[in-house]
Amino acid sequence: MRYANEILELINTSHEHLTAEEIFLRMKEQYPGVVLATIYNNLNHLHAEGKIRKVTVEGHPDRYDRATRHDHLVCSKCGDLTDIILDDFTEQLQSQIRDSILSYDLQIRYICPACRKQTNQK
Amino acid sequence: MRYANEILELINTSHEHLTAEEIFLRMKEQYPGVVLATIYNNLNHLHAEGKIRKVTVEGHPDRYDRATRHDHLVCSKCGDLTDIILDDFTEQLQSQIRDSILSYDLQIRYICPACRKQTNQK
DNA sequence: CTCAGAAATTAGAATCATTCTAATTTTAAA
DNA sequence: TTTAAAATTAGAATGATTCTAATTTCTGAG
Repeated sequence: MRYANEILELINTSHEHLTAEEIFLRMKEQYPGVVLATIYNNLNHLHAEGKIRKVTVEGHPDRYDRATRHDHLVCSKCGDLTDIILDDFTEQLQSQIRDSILSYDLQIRYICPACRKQTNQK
Repeated sequence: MRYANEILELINTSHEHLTAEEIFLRMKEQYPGVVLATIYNNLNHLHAEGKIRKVTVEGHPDRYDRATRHDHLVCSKCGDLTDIILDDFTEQLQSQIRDSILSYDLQIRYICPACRKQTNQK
């Protein structure tokens, strides 16, 4: 995986939630020959190793994120994603569930500040 | 929306989590002329009205679900979805978040009983 | 070093889910 | 009725992602 480290670095330092396409475009600046399929291969690999997270929100392409535990605020208007560190619910959930939990994904729907502004000023 | 009521009925009574394709196949038995695009139109409509939920899990087509508040157990192996009614976290979340929450989506990853059996008996 | 096999990358076709467009049909209501 | 709006149909189009086959790069045993 020639590009895995660079891609991991990109995801870990960028505080956006990049799509495969966006990562591809940034990688292409440094490695003009690189191809989108390679980016997907690397991303799938990193994801399988648990080094990155994949965030799937309906109506949007998958985005990639740091592997650290955190939750997401998702704007219902524009789909914008914001990281948010809430209390870890694992124990609380586990106490209510028979089977053992691997992890969980919490997406909180709201209207992001930018969209709220737009709507209000109508 | 000629089919909206039937589709809503289907989703509300079936305790599976049907995909658009599956709903289409069932509807076709009763209405042989119906077309997949119409099913999507009806589903999008019902979803926009808040009468059904759409469940998006990475690597799987969207599935449709009753609108009642509940969470999901998602099998990390096969993607199988199971409804689970946990305590409502809204207040707990709201107390930690500045912006106002519309709703949230909690997917809990685990290995479903069927997959667990498969793995163990190796 | 060097060669063989394994792993990764490339190019581009293929796939799958979903949406879109345009034409037609149905519905509703005046 | 007639007319306009809404829904449906047929099938093309889109977008994201995966797949296939050919090529390149890497690795490590000799």
